[in-house]
Amino acid sequence: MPHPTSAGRRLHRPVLDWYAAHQRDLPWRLPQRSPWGVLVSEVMLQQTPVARVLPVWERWMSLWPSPSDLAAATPGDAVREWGRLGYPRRALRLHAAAAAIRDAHGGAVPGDEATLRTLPGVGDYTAAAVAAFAFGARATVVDTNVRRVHARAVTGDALPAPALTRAEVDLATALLPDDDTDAATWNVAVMELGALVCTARAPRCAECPVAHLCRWRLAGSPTYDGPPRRGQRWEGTDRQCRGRMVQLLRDSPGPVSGAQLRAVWEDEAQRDRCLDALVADGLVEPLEGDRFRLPG
DNA sequence: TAAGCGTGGCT
DNA sequence: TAGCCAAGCTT
Repeated sequence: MPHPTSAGRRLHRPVLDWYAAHQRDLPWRLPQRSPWGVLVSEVMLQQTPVARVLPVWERWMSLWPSPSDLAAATPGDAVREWGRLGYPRRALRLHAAAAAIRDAHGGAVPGDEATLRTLPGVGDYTAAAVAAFAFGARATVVDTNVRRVHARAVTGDALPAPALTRAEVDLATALLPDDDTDAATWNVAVMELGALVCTARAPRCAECPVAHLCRWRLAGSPTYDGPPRRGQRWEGTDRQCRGRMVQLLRDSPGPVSGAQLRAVWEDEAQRDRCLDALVADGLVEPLEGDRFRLPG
């Protein structure tokens, strides 16, 4: 069997050509977009579909076209504009990142992965993505789409394991084209292929440019046989409780009373625990006289 | 390392 | 229908 890397190199041209023909024209990919716009998009896209991000990104960028603009707003403003994207702590962290960019980086989004990685809410994936997409850097970008494409096309598995492994990162690094410009395009092209064609359920193999090379297909498209994925419960969870309280605050122009806040959840112990946690997280600010608001 | 953290669309 | 899933990060 050939080394995975040499097999992988045969994927380059078909995937790059497919991307040239089928890429979506997303606003954070336009030539005139700023590194800040890319960073905002990457944070918003963490666990959130493109369609839901689009309108929020547009408004966010019109309100706060630079990191310093966001840093000048309150954290509560950021949480309110975040709307229903979910995981509102991301809005808080993006606000904190903007302040760090203003205070420690002269107001300009840093271009190297290591510095990006120090920003709140920026992990390995987001640091690599911003370096690659905003600055054209040679970076190993591994998100859930990339993992799935590699798992199928190269490794021959239906789906990647629940958690990212070192082997996957090493494979992704080995698969990067030698040419820097091709490498930059490759990163976004593999992600796009995973998002549009090599999807988690019902992959569109008939439209795939590398179906003839895909080890998973060549093995007869076996079903996933890895460790079970832990499904997230929702009904009755702290997350649902927290979501209701933040939604009430978000939809209220000013502070709300403790009575209003408590009315969104029956279970008293759970409600109190969640409210305490929201305050500890900085998503809710307690005021005098049993009143609460988004952080000011 | 695994669990916690929102929200809504899709099958 | 009820899971499953979506450009992850933090602790």
